[in-house]
Amino acid sequence: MSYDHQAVEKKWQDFWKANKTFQASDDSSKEKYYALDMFPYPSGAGLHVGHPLGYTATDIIARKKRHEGFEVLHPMGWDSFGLPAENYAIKTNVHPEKSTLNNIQTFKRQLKSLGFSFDWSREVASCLPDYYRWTQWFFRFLYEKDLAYRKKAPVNWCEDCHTVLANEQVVDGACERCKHEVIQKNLTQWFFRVTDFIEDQEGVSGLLSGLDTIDWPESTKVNQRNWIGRSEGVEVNFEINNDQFSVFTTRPDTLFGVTFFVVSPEHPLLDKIVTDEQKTEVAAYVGPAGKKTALERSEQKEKTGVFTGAYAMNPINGEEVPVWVADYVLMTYGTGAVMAVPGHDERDHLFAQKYDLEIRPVIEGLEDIFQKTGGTIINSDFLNGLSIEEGIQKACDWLEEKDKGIRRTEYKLRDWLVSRQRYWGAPIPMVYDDQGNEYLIPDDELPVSLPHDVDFVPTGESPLTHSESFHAKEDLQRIEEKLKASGSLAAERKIVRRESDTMDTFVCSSWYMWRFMDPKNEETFCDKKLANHWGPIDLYVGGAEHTVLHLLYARFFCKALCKHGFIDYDEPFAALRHQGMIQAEDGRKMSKSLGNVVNPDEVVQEFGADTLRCYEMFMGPFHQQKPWSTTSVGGLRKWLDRVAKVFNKPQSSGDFKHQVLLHKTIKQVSEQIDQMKFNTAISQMMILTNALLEEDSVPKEVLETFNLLLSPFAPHLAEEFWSKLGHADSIAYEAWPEYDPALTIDDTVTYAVQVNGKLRGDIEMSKDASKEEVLAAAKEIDKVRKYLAEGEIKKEIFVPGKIVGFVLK
RNA sequence: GCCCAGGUGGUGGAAUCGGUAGACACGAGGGACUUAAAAUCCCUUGCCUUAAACAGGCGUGCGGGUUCAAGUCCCGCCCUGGGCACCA
Repeated sequence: MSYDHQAVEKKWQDFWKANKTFQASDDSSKEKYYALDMFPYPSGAGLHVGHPLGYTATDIIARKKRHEGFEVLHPMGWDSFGLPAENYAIKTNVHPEKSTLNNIQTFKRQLKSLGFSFDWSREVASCLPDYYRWTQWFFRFLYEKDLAYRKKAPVNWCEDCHTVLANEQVVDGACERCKHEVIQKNLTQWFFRVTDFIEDQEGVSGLLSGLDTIDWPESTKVNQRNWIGRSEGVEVNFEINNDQFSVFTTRPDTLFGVTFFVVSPEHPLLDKIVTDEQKTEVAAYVGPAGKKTALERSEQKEKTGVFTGAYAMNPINGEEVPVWVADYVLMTYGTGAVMAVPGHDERDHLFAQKYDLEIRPVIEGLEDIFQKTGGTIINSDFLNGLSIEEGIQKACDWLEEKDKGIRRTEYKLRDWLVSRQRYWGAPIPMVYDDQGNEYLIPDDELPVSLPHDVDFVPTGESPLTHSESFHAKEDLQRIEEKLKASGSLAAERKIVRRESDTMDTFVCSSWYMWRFMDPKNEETFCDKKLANHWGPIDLYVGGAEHTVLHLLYARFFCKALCKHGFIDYDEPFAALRHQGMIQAEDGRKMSKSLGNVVNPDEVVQEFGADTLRCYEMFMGPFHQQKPWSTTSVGGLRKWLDRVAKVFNKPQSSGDFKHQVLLHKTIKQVSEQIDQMKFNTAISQMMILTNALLEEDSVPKEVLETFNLLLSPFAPHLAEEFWSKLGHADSIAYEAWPEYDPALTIDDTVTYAVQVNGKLRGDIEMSKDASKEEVLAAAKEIDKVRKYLAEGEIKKEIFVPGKIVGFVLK
């Protein structure tokens, strides 16, 4: 009875391949629809059951859109640069290219076995030269538009491995490989000017306001806003000796509550203000503080600091307050110095308590002295009696008028550091002359290829530094000549080396959605017409772990392209959804070390791809995390076997008993796919299946309709049934069924009957029955009559189609 | 600490313009078929009282409240998961 899933699935996968069923056409007259999955990193572990969750969802929607007459672009590719391949190479000496291409083959085989309707002719891999050539083009583009620049910045450095580490490789302040302490070291690094796009520009919405125009989960938007961290405030000038020390504050209303002043240990003017008596103590504090990583500093709860001996003059009242140095003040935010208001700031409060500094309240009537609204200002001269909001305005006006401060907006977001001292990434297309000046490599010299003669053992420098072929004399000479010919390099200068750092892999994944629109183009990353035709992406699906970085960077690329006329839209993803994580059966995270990983290959082999797809959609709400259950997978296979039984029944003509159920099912499945409520869509089809199984025969039209509803979920089986129903073509482009609203309503409805809010019976009535008829009938129910006899009816309740109720006195 | 989700049977979950809580599955128990097992089919399955009920009561994290009626709305808590974390 059970169908042969291996034969059926192979047959249709071969058919789709041979017929190019899912190839998207660039010049179709149909309306376009672009459904995109976040392209995976092809790890050595192979596909995880979490991958097909998102891919099945987009596949269902892509397939339904084809049925609805859209031209659908549904591509897949590989985010294939990255650290794991390189670490694997250090350990085993297998070249990253080899292991990565192997992994891609495995991933591709696994994805194909699941029957996704990807247009494989558009496959891209970010580690291949014909892709990263354009990643390098983007670097050039950003540099030319002054959106890429070089400056010194601290990096994570492991003294033991002699290498730079990515943030992910720093675990609890130590190197993940050798557990040695990680320190901060200053290197010259490349940055992208993401902060340029925070606010709106002419014709391009900002990273903040653009969020208001797109259909994304609210929590993701909140995360992005928090990450950008916009604060409006004022920069206030304090005077120390005769130097200006400005601070940024959002609370100028508390200026009269300032009792001390704090500078960061890295503050450039610190040395200048420290008095001779305090020099030793300050030096003893600043030395170790500087070595701490950002992580360590943020994890330390105890506030520490030392007095510098200096005093700062508060501009609002001329008061001299002591200046301290403390590492709770960050050099990377604001000005690296703060005015301390221990009466109303939690950190300043803790610090003042510890070092016995004055705590002076300037707002009364607050439940919690740290709250930011309510209360009335006191002890503050001309601000007395005002609310916090009024006080902020008045203090700002006063400061600006007296030229002692200026209103300013501060952000947490920093520019994006894209340099990586790593091998397995896209080389940065720059060269340097004998004086260290930087030059863009001419476009006709791209791609800058990754060389193979590279030693992976960490030496403390980027692996590419010591590649002879990478720095081949003839190449540098040729580049030098071209640069001189174009006038960008002075005649007396010589090009001596290439940039040896590679780009953060997030750069590669910030623009891949455009390459899918025009994957073979050798003139540009994507033809403008095609970019405007297919974009923006109608539906983007991926894990919630990427809510901040990837999505923010991709938005930045989109805005840069839009500003400079490469595309006509300023948000890349019109709609975004996240899939929930699939946990192991025991409710823990699936991981190799816990030994609880489920391999999709085994599920496909035992139950079939259609079963796996349906199971993952049936598990629960799409966006919610949920545990895997292999026994439940079998339940979905049982359902598909039952569906097969329905399709094997004799076909009838004439009356069909379940017309209403059929139309209800069309309605529900259609609506619920659109809302990504796949679990209830499947329940509804199960209900239909159970009803049809009881019939001796089923009309052919009913089977065809059911088959169409099923096809996005179980495409192999649907193709098989479709051909059994006598069709030669694929079902993929058959019109989606419509329902008749009149046929989704039953002729009779069951009314619940309540007495004093308690259920006392139910009654079957015609759907058109009047209030009076239903109430009269309800009163005739024995049990209801019994309860009604206990008192007098005070109120009668009638909810059409649902409930009648009696309230007794 | 802050922000965002979410707490419903043995399990995954359904139902949120307030209107019969537990759809649909999994698991479990019983039965049919079979030499037997698997598969398949049929029945039962929230908890308590009861021999049983088409008898009554209790039930959506906890405590209050609004209402004829609350998983759903309001107030106050508890717990779990995720994200951010000294951002002045």
